[in-house]
Amino acid sequence: MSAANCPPSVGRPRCFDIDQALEQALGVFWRKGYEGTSLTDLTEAMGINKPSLYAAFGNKEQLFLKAIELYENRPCAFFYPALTQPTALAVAEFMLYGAARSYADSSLPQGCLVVQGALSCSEAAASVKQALITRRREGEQALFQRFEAAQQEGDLPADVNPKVLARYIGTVLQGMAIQATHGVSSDDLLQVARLALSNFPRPPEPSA
Amino acid sequence: MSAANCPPSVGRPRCFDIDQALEQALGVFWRKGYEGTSLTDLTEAMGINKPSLYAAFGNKEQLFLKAIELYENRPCAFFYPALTQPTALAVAEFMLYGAARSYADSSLPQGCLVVQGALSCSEAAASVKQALITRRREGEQALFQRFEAAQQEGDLPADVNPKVLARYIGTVLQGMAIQATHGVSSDDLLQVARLALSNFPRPPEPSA
DNA sequence: TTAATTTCATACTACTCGGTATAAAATTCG
DNA sequence: CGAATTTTATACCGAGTAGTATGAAATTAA
Repeated sequence: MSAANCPPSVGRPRCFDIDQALEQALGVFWRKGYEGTSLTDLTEAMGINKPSLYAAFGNKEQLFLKAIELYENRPCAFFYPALTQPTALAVAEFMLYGAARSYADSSLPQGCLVVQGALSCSEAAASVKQALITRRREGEQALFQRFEAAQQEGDLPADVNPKVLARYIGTVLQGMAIQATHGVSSDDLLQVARLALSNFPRPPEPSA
Repeated sequence: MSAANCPPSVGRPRCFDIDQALEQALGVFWRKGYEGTSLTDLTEAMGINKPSLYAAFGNKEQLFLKAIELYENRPCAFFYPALTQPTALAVAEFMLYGAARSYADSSLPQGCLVVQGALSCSEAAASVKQALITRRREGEQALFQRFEAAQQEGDLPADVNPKVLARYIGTVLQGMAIQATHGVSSDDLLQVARLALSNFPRPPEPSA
């Protein structure tokens, strides 16, 4: 999408790769959070100077939102794809195991940008904080609907509350993000994920 | 302790209650985090001006650390006391149920100061971030040791890994803190806590 | 070659940040 | 009373913040 913003045929050509610059910005925001990141941090990491940043991305907040989009499509690409797994249990496994790998991937910043990007902040960043809250809640809502559908298919017992189950999975995911910021390894997070899934409701036996 | 700092018998007496001021500072830090809180935020909430703050508390970082101490002794007073519960399950229940009540207490800021006080920040606040990480890990370590003792008492099955179990409980606690910042109620958090505890290992039946 | 257009690098703005110097105000001690 | 001491309020400091004005550089179109 960002590459589809056709460059103007006239005028001095841009000296940097806009997608690559966004990737660098993502890394800085991920490590330091929205307010912890200064424009100097950004321009140094992106290898450009401020007017170029503003021309290409608008301002700091818009750059952050674009970084979030990139984050959800790449490092965090385990969440929404998980919903297409065939069973409720497979969905939950795909999510928690993916989170264990991604949150503690040693080649990336630790944790989850959507969790730690703006958890506490000044009033100046309230809209960014709210945007992240909305994204987290939307993810949980999508998971709830997936579990609801699973229940109607008979893939989850009738006495299970799909809302509570989705909130539980979301809670574990977010907790795992915090754990990753402690330096906990992917293997250790996997053990937590397995334990968290050990009570996942199994589909009722078909009355043969 | 803070009241025990005997005031000097000579000189102009202090015009504000130092404990009450610390309590106000705690509230601001809790809502905005360490870096999201400005000295203006603090002095306004505490009802004092900057030189009084510095004379009484040192600087912003020392004030934050004192606020953390107060936080752990009062709003977050469910964690360490839980360790004295008689069984491993009772310990875990005490913690998760206490967190559900505390993190979403509508008369207090939402979530957990130790989780959200400095999750992501600039290099300038790295020491504060580290202090909170240390506190979270220490809590988990204490829980691990409690579970280890429980296992030796026969209160947990031998095939349980107490380290993983403690990390799991810690993960759920931290996830619940995030959930609380979404506005999730204590009742809803309690349901999550109950689900999280439904697979808690029971002590083996004594071979009668 | 020249005009138009876009990006580049530098320098700048207004503001906020954490922290402090200074001196007046309020108290105790002699 | 007056000297010593501590806290008060105000005004200030240098540094860093997000964001921009400006003019040179680099390109295309005429």
